[in-house]
Amino acid sequence: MGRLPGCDKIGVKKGPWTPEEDIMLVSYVQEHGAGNWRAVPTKTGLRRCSKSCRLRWTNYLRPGIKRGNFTDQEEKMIIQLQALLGNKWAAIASYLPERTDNDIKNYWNTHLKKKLKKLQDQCTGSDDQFSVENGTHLSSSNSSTSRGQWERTLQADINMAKKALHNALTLDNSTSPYIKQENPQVSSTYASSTENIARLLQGWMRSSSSTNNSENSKTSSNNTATTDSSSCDGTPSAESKGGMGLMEAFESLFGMESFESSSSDQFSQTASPQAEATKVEIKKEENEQVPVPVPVSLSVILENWLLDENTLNIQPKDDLTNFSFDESAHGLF
DNA sequence: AACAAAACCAACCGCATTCGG
DNA sequence: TCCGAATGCGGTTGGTTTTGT
Repeated sequence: MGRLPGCDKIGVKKGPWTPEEDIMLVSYVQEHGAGNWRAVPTKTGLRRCSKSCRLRWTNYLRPGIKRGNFTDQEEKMIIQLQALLGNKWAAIASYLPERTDNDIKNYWNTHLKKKLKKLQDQCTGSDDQFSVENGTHLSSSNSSTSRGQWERTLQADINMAKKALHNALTLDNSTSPYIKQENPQVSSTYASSTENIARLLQGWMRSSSSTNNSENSKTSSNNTATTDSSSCDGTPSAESKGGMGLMEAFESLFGMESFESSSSDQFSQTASPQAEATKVEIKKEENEQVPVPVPVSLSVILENWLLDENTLNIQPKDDLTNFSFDESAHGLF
C-alpha cells in the first residue's frame, strides 16, 4: 500500500513539466481516456511516475479548468465550504468544478487565510470565535453571547445546516448547477486541454509576463480589492450585483427557504464523481449522527463580510436568474 | 539598479482508502 | 478474507515571480 512503486525509480523525471510532456500526456488521455495511470508512463514514453501524470492531468491539463481570477463569489463559497467541510479540498472543489482542489487549497493558504486573519484582527482583536489557522470553529470563551444562548444557536444552526445539506445533496440526479459541464455555455468558458496547452506554450514563450498576467492568477488582487471593500460593518462591495449560478447551489447548501423553491432542473443532470463522493460522504455522516461542522459560529464580522451583501455578482450567464444571497442566508443566523 | 523579502503556485511526498485478484 | 496494487487526498516544499527598500 502507500506509495506508488515507480515514483522512486531511478530515471523518473521530477520537476516542472515541459510542453512536450504535456502534449504527450494530453494525446494519450484523449486517445485512451483518463485512468489507468499506471500504464501512462510506459505507453506514452513519459519518464514520469503515474502519480505525477495523474496530478498533472487533474490539476493542469484537464478540460474545464479555470485558472486564476477567483471571483468574489468563489471566494465566499470557499470560505463557507471550508467552514462547513474543513480542509476537505476535494469536497470543496466538487462544488467548484472549474477549480482544482490544489488550486483552492493554494488560494486558501495564500489568500483567504490571511484575509480572514486580517479581518479577524481588525474587527475582533484576539477574541476568536473561530480559528483561521486550522479552519475549525471554536467557541468564544468571552463572547458577549452567553454560553447557553450560543449553544442553542449552535444546535439550531447544526440542524439547519444538516437539513440544507440533506436537501441539497439528495435531490435526484441533481447537484450543483455549476457542475453543468455539458452546458455549452458553461463549457465555452472553460479551456479545453488543447487550449490549456496553447496557453501554456504562450506562457512559456512569452518574454514579458504582462500579457499573461491579465489572464493568470496574479489577478487575485482584483478580488482582494473588491472584497476588501467590505468593512466590519458589513459594507457591501461595490461590484456585488444580482447573480446566480454558482451561488445558487450555495444557496442550496446554506439558504433554506429559497432552496425549497429551487426546481431541480436548475441543477445539472451530470454530477461529477467528486460531487457524488461528497454526497455519499455527507450522507454517511448524517447516518452516523456525526455532528456536522457548520459555519454558524463564524464571527459577526465574517457574517457581515460573507453574507451582508445585498446581492452577489456572478459570471454572466444569460440563463441565470437573480439571486439574493442575503435573504436566504439569513435563515441560518 | 541591485538586493532582500514576501508571495505565489506547481509539484512532490506520504498516508489513507478503494479496488481487484 | 487477505493482500498488494492503484488511486485519492491533504500537507508541504521549493523554484519563480513580484514587491519593497
